[in-house]
Amino acid sequence: MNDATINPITLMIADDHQLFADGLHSILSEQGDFKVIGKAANGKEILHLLNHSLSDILIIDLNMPVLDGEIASEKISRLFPSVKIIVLSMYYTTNLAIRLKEMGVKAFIKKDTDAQSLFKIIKDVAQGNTYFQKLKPEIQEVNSFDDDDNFQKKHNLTYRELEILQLISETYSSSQIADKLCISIYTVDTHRKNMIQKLNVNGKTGLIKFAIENKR
Amino acid sequence: MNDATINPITLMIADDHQLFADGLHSILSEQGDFKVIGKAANGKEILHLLNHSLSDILIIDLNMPVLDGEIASEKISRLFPSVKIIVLSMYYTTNLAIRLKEMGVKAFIKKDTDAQSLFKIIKDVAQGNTYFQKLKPEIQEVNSFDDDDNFQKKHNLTYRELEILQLISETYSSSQIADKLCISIYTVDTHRKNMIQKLNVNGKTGLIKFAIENKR
DNA sequence: TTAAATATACCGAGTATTCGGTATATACCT
DNA sequence: AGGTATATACCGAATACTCGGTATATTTAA
Repeated sequence: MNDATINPITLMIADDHQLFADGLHSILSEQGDFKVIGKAANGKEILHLLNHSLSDILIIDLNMPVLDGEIASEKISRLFPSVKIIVLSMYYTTNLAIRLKEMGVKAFIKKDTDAQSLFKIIKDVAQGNTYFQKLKPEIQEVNSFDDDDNFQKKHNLTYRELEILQLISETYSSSQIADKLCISIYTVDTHRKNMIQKLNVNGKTGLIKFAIENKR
Repeated sequence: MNDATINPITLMIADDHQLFADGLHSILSEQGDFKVIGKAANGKEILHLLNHSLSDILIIDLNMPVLDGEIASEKISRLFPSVKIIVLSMYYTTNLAIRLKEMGVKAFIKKDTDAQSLFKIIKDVAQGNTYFQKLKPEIQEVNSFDDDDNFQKKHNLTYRELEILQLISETYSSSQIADKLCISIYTVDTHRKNMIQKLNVNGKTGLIKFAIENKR
């Protein structure tokens, strides 16, 4: 199964960062065990590619335009259950890992993982294993805001509030956020209201400005 | 100078995403014109490497731990003026581009740039040129940056549109803007609609982000 | 045990925004 | 004259947001 001369593991790569995708393609191709058979720049495109031919493994980035990696992963897991999905992300949170695992993703790893580890994970996943990085509780709260602990304490925002603020600033509507986080729209609105009051800003515009001005 | 058999362009890569750095190393090494002579995972480490040996080109990511790419670039530009710096980032704003240019960075490009373009940029930079990426393909923009007076022409926004965009970003609602400018709310909405279409952004959030990111 | 923090959920009523379209008037240029 | 750009104005229908409130459940700490 993993003998290079007989049957390499086939892979597809979905990432809007072409340099990354090209680079990944290159280092994987240097390994005799792997064969990259497709690349896509967004969730929609990878769905289209998989409609035409399946790979053993799909390496997919979470942050992509048009159709993001999380939603795409869920669809792919449902539509193409033989394709084992490895999700790459700059961010790693327990909640996210749990979500991905539940939807059928086989591995979730950070983009700062080294190549040798990735090769091993790919082989493990191809053999039916899963890989979800273990995190210590005090470092699980990672998101795009700079120096998260201090940021949070300074402005008294909860983890959930930060998460929702991030999505708001990424132009998600409350109903989209509700769908994405599997909570009620009422809950989203309550978090928004709480943030507006805590931060003493004017509505959504104030929240967006706050998010941008305090983002790394 | 760029003849592979005689004198390849030497490069160093600074990026905390090892997969990315490894991938980039791999695709650059496939080109006979380039030779990667060092990799670092943070700003401090690249400073240390350059203290021992210089490269022609440094490719550096903005987002790095310990010492980030922007600060590191400024130091490197000062300490090692012969090293030509190419900054990679997920984000591209006019303000940031201006800052980087002023500190001596030779090129600033997005991570979703394709490999062939990167190769060309590296060669151009090695020959003494600079490269600052166009913001939107359909908008005519030369490589030099216009000052505030040309902001309007650059993005094809009318004076009135700019005026309204400014007020939106100051958290004024459409009805408040209509009152302030003594026009109908319908007119305000029409201007908003026109801007959203011109700038190809998502709703008010997109407008606000645009306004903030392009504010002097 | 109680209290606090957090997350979740809901309601009503009102305002705000979006987006498909429609249109006219003015100024300027070809 | 016709065409273009800009500013103004309007409509309908739908969705989105706001803000006053209500509430429960869970976890943790005092």
